[in-house]
Amino acid sequence: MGGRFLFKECRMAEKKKEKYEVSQLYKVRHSAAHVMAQAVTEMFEPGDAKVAIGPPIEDGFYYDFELPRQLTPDDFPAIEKRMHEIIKEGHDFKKQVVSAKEAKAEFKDQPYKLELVEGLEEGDEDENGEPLAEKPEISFYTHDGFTDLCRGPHVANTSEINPDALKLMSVAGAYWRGDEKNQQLQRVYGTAWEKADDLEQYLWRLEEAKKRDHRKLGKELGLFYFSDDIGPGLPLFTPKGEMMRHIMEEYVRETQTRYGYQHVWTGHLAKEELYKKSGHLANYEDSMYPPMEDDNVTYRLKPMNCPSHMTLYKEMGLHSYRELPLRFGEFATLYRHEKTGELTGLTRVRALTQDDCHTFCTPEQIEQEFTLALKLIREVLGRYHFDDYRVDLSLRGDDGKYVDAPEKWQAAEAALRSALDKNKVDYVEAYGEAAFYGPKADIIARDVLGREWQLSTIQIDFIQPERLGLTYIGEDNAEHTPVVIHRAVTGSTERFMGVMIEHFAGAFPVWLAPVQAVIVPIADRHIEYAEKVATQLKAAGLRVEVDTSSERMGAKIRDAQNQKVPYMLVVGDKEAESEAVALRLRSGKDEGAISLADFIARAQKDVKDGV
RNA sequence: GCCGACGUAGCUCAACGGUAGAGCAACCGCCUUGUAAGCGGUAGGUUAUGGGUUCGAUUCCCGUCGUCGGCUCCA
Repeated sequence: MGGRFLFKECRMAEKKKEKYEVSQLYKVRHSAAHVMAQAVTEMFEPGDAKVAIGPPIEDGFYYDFELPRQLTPDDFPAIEKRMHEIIKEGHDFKKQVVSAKEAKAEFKDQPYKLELVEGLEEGDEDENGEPLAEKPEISFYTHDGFTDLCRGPHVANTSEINPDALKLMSVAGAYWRGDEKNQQLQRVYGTAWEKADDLEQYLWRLEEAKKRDHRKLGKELGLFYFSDDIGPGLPLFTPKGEMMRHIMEEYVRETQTRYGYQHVWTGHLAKEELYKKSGHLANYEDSMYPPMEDDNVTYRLKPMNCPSHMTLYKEMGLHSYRELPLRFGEFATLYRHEKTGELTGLTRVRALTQDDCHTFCTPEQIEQEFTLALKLIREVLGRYHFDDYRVDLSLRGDDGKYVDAPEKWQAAEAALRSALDKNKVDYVEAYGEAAFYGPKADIIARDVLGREWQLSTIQIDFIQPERLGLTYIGEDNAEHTPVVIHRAVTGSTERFMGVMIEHFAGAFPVWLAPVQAVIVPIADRHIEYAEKVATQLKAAGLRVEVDTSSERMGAKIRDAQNQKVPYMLVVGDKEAESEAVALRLRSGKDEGAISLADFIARAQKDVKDGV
């Protein structure tokens, strides 16, 4: 299952990206961004609109502006109209290589462009502020009366942009160079395609994604709610929602146990001092809940498990190398004070239940433990019908958040690379994505709509064990510091449930469906038999409901169908006589009458097979 | 946290300066039904919240809370 496509898919993703950057569509979108910048600039007095950057992105493009007034979607029709005119006039895109001096003269009233020119002059970053290996040339692209500092490439003529495959999508705030300390600009997003059909298809895809939105489906399927009385980012789970949580956690727990992990429990509060020692407080104080004072001791709601698990390791006494590896797992609800604007449905909450494990091992055991974790991740993701995923090797960048211990970082990175290579895993390096205490291998899965979700993670930590004073006695009878491998499979129950809802559009595999079968009595006189069937199915371990409402059968089927229940079991006179049920699937397929025993066997097989 | 949009019954939406209306859901009847909505009735809202403007505010203005789209962040 699972890992089969790992290598192939990973290479494909990289190739796809390279191909996109030399494609006509890329040029069209890049050029559309320039045309849009011209149209927007013309809405204001000359010099009033400051332009920043406007690159192509997946599915479209954007351009960032600083403008005298806020744009709203009401401005889009006028901007689009002007863009259509510019396109139809058929202006050539002319490239011109210039000196830094010329560039500065051209953009003397454009502060953002001046800053970019300076970056180019220094030779260490491109026009988007991205670091560059060699000194770039400085070039302009001009079409009609609009000149932009740009590396290109562009289409030869604005007429190559299809006005019928172009649409402005939204306007949003964005910080200059992505830094929240900088000026906030207005970012206008647009989408552009080669053909009008492609645009239509893209918009359809957005509609589909909206239909699958877990916030909408969660309500419709009655899985969870948010309440103003409880607070933002704090979900409430219904009996059905909790059933799913339970199934998901039980499944991972069972799998972990099978792989040799042990489960521990470390509560919800800990002394603030602990997070000072581990280094979390310094890095994450803003997103931790405020301190609680009690008799001069300060406590915090637990924002992560690692310090607790490491403390437990310590309290359990002296450890011999013979005990290692020691693998501690916990389904712990953590509390993080995420900024209000960062909360989104179940995918970003303030109370999250992580399936977090910490493996304490010797440096020699890193590879074997990584392999074990990867194998487990492959099995679990496969069970959830994820077989298209890639791996990011998240390494430290050069900002200050990373613990300054170069030799430890090198050791951790080398160990992680070696483990990845030994498992023949292809990966993409992501600089500046590491945790503050170590590098990570992040597993990023694609769902059926092609969207990527970072789910699992394996992290090598040479830092925290030392900070918290962990030791083991080695073969040499001397004290050593163990390595800790941090590992999560599904990440958090809440987020993973959100992803599952969207991945399956609410039609969960039988094993995961909170209600697996609804029994539909045709008339009231069949209720008694329906209840009898329900009792037997429950005894066989199935989750079933009987629809005893006074509705017509058609309405009951419709309800069950809308709830995406895997099996609908219609029972009438015929079935009652013969100990049978008439099976209907949520695909709409009518399987006809089968014996109760056969249905139970079928359902149990479907559960086992994970369909 | 920042920029913008939005907030009307459980849900989806309407009315837009003259104190709110529909469908679905709920509830109550009737019907007893064979694979995606049977019929009739009842009930349900200080129009998120606090101020302001006005003879009068759901409607206009401001604050707060929340949601959404982005940005930032994500141990």
